[in-house]
Amino acid sequence: MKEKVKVRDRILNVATDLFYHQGFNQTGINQIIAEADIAIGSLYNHFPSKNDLLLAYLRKQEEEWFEGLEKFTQGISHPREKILKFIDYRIAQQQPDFYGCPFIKIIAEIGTQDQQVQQLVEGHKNRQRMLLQGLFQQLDYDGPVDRKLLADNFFLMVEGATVNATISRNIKALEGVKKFIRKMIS
Amino acid sequence: MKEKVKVRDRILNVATDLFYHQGFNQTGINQIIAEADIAIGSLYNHFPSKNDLLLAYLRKQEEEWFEGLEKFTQGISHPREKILKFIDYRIAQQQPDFYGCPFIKIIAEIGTQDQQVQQLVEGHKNRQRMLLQGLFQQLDYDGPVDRKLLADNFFLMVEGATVNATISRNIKALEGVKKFIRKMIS
DNA sequence: TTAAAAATAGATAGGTCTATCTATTTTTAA
DNA sequence: TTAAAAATAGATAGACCTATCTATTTTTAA
Repeated sequence: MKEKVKVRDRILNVATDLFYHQGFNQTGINQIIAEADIAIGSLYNHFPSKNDLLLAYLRKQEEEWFEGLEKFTQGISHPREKILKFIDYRIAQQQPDFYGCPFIKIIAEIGTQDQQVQQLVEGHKNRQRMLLQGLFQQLDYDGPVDRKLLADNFFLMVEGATVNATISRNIKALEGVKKFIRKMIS
Repeated sequence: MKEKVKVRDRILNVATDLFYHQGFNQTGINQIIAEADIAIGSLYNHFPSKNDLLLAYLRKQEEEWFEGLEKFTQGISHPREKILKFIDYRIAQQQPDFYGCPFIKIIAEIGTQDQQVQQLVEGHKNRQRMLLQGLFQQLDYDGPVDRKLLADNFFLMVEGATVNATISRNIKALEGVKKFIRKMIS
């Protein structure tokens, strides 16, 4: 028999979907409680304010992002392949809806005033960057720029290409990054 | 004697500042008319809806962006210097407030549903990309990747670094791009 | 079994928003 | 000078928003 989804999870799941797809400010409490089919009192029991719900949403995204990458690259040992697979992961994330990166979106929407949000987003991006620096360090590479600089700029290319996918609604830029980096590290 | 600023311009100037710094959805009509010191009827005479005001804002940003680049790079003839100056321009745009790219922000905030907005933003980004492709074509360059691919990925690095400047509130990533591309095209 | 905890429905406060309308005054051009 | 155009103040419709509150029912554990 199926386990009933707990109220807190129902709230967070619905909020995640709505914050991501229609934006934080576009999403009202009333819509969340209606779609999650829970009482407004329950929502404010679990999350004292809409902002607390936002923080829970971002923490959930952070956790799932790296879990997802882990699963996506599992079994691959060569750093070169892992780097290329990193792009594939970002491509897979964008398809089929091209809604962009939830962390970039929230900063664009509410700015960096809220320190908790700012630190969560900056932390998430730095964690990605560090992971890539590690992979590039393991590479058997002898090119015109050092590994760390290459890693950092590879990260930036992928960021730019992800933004571009959202704007243009296609993955051409991400494919271009893959082509570029393949040439650089082969 | 000083020319009085026309009502339409006062509206657009105030809307530009507010849309950019506090977001489109965070900015109410009432705040715009208060800060522009005009009547609400005047606003709706010049702009039939808030969305029309948004479109005017984006068209103004587009125009000023390329005018600003023109001014910033005037007198420079070597494509290599122009490419490096392109990064300096983006650095200058971000300082001292790090509010990011207005085009990326609006897509993150309202998505790509509105076709006019989507096309304006996509057009703006493509125009930048084409300009860079032209500069890289003129380059005396012999590297591991072809000029077009390098130009496209340089554009993406700058995009990523601009987003990163917004998130981290510093220009380290943009400086890193400059260092990287200098090594690539020297 | 029973007491505490969790969830419910539903009203409401107090504020926001975009857009429209009327009636009046000021500015612009012919 | 005068008629049309532009700008004004200010009210208002009708919808939305977050958060709080009461009173009741359901669920959970000891």
